[in-house]
Amino acid sequence: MTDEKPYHHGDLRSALLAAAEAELDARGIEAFSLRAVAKRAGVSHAAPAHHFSDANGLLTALAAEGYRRLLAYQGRRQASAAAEPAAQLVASGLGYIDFAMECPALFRLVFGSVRPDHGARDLQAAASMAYTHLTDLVFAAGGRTVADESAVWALAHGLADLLSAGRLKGVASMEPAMRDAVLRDVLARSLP
Amino acid sequence: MTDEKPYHHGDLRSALLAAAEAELDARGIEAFSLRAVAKRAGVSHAAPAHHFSDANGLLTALAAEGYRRLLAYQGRRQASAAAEPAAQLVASGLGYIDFAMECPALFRLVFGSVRPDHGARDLQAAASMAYTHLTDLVFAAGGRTVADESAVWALAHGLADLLSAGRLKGVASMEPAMRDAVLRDVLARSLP
DNA sequence: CCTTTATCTTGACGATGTCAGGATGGATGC
DNA sequence: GCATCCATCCTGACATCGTCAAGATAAAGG
Repeated sequence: MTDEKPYHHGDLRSALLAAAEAELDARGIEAFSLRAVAKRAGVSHAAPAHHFSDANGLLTALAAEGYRRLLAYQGRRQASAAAEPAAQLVASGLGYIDFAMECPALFRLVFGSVRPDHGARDLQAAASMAYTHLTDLVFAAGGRTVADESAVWALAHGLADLLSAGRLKGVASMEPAMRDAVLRDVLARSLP
Repeated sequence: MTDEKPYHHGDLRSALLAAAEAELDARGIEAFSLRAVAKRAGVSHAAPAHHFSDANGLLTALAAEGYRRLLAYQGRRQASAAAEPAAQLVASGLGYIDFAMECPALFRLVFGSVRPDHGARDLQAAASMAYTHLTDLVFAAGGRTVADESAVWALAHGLADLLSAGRLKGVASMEPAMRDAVLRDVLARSLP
């Protein structure tokens, strides 16, 4: 009510990132429109160019945020799990799945889109933090081979991807407690 | 040289499907352009409308072809594998991965895009054939629970998705024989 | 042979991403 | 206090996109 529309937004960069995520949630990555993001943030269609090189530049920054949020979801599950390495590994897998289910748009942006520049510095940094987190957990749980690492990641990722796409109706239709139990059972199979 | 450009194409529908797949291979689903497909097939930009309702209609038909090709890749691996159910299950997983590696554009269209109408009759039929093939194999190998089925699918799907996206460099950089051995080892973990 | 119908083309519309050029106003130097 | 600079934002334009309408072409069928 005080400031209707100041010429300078103040923190347009953050507002654009939030608007872009809302836009992704509403219309999906394949219908993503930079002009719609700008409209959502209340600025003109060319304003984003002053904060991001490209539409893909905006998506790159958002994908980095996606990796950080993935780690947050994993940490949340691990915090309420037993300290044994195997339990931590399973918990991080549940966090991976939580992220995919609760932020499906970000999940698909990070793992299913080539629009973010996956070679960009900040995105690569965020990605390697997530990757290091995985390899550390695998090592702590006794995994030593490429097969171990691949199995752990692929199983969690496959469950997350199929669930967020609605292709595992048998699991998705369960009540939360039962669903977690099944997922724990499955995730525990990744290490021999 | 004989027929330069007859007004009627003859089999434009098939030509458009082939051109669309080539376009997907070249530019990816996120840069897919119906006009580029038409140009590739040598027809005007509005010609596809007479054979497919939409751009998404074309992608729907192509996705159905994707499911059929997935089954073909699985069958190829199973044909050259032992008859025991467990070996057949692992072989079909390798075929799943073959499909993702050799037809990454189709793989992402089928499993990572919402542009195909996944409720369309022919696409749903093709999808359920692939799904039935999976459940039959799991049952034959002794799997009885939702967890068994989910584990088998998720592990194969996760490997396929991560490999086709270039995120499992440790596995992707191996020579074929070694790579298959590792993948067999991993896939065998899906059943308890 | 004439009509019908399927097939393809041309032209148009609104929407999109990006670029060029102009407007605004906070920040800096004096 | 004031003038200047420059980051920030807007307007307008362009090529390209998907889709629709209307006309052109040729194959099919009476």
